Amino acid sequence: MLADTIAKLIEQMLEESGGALELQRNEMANRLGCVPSQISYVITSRFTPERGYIIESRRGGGGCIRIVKKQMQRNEYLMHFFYAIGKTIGEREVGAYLQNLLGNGLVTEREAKLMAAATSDSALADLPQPIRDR
Amino acid sequence: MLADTIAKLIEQMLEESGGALELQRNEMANRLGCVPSQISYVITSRFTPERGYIIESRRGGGGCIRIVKKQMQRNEYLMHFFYAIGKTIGEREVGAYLQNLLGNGLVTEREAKLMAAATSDSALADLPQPIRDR
DNA sequence: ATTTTTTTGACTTTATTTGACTTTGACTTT
DNA sequence: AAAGTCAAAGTCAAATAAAGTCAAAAAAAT
Repeated sequence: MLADTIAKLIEQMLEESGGALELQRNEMANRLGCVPSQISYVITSRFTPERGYIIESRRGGGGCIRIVKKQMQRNEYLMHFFYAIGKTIGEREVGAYLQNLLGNGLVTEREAKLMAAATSDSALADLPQPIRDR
Repeated sequence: MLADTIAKLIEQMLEESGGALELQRNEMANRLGCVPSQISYVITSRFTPERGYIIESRRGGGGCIRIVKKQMQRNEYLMHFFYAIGKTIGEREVGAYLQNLLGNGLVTEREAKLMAAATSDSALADLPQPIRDR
């Protein structure tokens, strides 16, 4: 059944992207050789809010559909983060983690910027590199 | 998508110029290889008053478009803060400043907590006291 | 046999891109 | 000073590129 194939594909893509992804309906329909509204159907029938998904979209040129899987409980998710980060982290890594948090709707853009600023090398310019990372 | 590229460019320029900038429509269109009205489109669709931007322009020879992101009161206020804080600050003082920012509606409670956590002695427990304060 | 789910396609709405044409302002010439 | 010239920016509508909606037909499940 087509719908299931598409659903599995999307799930897999979500997995790979860590829970948040953007896709183009027409492009995807084309790749799978189905009509575009089939993609819409799968999304509205399977990736519903009740099952923990958030859908946003934009029409017009360059439009796309955004699917976000609301992650585990915050605490669990954050635990995962703390574990992954360890005692030391560089500016570039921070950026990646913040993108992830932002993409998953756990922080607002303003909050992400705040944290990026707080941990930036330039904010900590007074201190030598290894201490900044700590 | 062209419109987004241009919007990002303008945002970046605004950032660099501290919130106010003048650009030449034709010159910019030329640099980006697009028609001039594309610039107009981006400005009217993205840099609207509702989103806090002020647009002015002058036609004719040497004309230009002026984009201002309004937030002057805020910026002045923050400038004041930066001066007051200096190079070093202790945990108790941080708390006082945050109360102040929160009281003036410049940050949300969540954001204040975030900053308090980030600057707390316990978050920086790895580092010796004088470095924490820096 | 009936009900539910899936598939399809026609039509709608929204966003972007482009270009032709209009208006405005600074500068130059009469 | 008035008129003319040219270099901007403004306006608007057509063309194009997406995604959304909805209902009929087909398939699957009960």
